[in-house]
Amino acid sequence: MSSHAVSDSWVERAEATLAAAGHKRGGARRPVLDLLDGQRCALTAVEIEDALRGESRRVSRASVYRILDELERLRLVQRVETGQAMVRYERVCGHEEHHHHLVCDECGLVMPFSDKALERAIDELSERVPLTVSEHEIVLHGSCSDCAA
Amino acid sequence: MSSHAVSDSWVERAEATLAAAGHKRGGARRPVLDLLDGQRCALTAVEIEDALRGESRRVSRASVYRILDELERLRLVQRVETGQAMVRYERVCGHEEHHHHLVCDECGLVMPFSDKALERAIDELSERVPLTVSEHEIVLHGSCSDCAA
DNA sequence: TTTGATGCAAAATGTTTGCAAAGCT
DNA sequence: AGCTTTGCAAACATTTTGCATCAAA
Repeated sequence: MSSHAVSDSWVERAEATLAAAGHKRGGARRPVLDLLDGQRCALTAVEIEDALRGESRRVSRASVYRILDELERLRLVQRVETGQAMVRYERVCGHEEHHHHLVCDECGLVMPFSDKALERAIDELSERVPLTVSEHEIVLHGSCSDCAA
Repeated sequence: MSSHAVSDSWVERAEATLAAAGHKRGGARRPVLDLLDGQRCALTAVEIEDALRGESRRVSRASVYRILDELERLRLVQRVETGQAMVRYERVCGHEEHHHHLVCDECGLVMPFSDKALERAIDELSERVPLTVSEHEIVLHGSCSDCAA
């Protein structure tokens, strides 16, 4: 609530964390960070590459993977496994924006959702489990309104 | 065959479902079913192939994948995505044995867990969501007791 | 100037597919 | 006989890596 104007931004936090981890800034990372920051849901590496080809500077797919890998290690992004061919990635942010995913197994649509009761159950559970829990992932599979019709 | 003695077994149910779906029995499927039935947690295709190489009849990896694919389509097995390289598969069974997974991101250990409150939250949630939910998957990531030490 | 970041192409990995032989019914 | 299932090997798709080059500190 205080004057966190700067660190409130995920991109700024990411830049700071990367710097603290001893990374120089390369020309590919910023566009990836900006793109991820503007997304409401998870993207695949190829989607990231394609999005950047038009928008800003072009970034090679290898770099996309390397950047995502490093961001994941630093817990700035999180993998989302939807049962589709490609893994998805999205930024990790505070409780407010924390969400999980609905996946339509017919058309591949991925939608975010969030639920307080579910989070509460997960949080309580996480304490009683033989694992020091750092993250959790919940995916609901089924048919979306269009496909079920 | 009015008794439940037969259909109580997952293998029997699987065989019946496969037959009803018009499948003939090939020599590879039964060993896979038996193996899956005896597992308490999810296996990868390669683990299945390796396990059968010793135990009973050898089954080619292609067949393992094809069988798993068909079983998944018939909702007899479920994929488990643990963020590791390979997808895991496990049989789908009744509420009693329904469980989810703890994954140690350091050593790769995968453990099952179950939680009533969590299931309740998921069930309620599933009704209110813009998706006809057929399955759900929950994975907690972290460090196991050994690795956290 | 030293070290990390990037792009390209090649490699590695997990999974799927084409095809001929074998097996069910 | 007519169909599915199987194994093998080749094909595929995604992800990772080697290396030369470029850029940041």
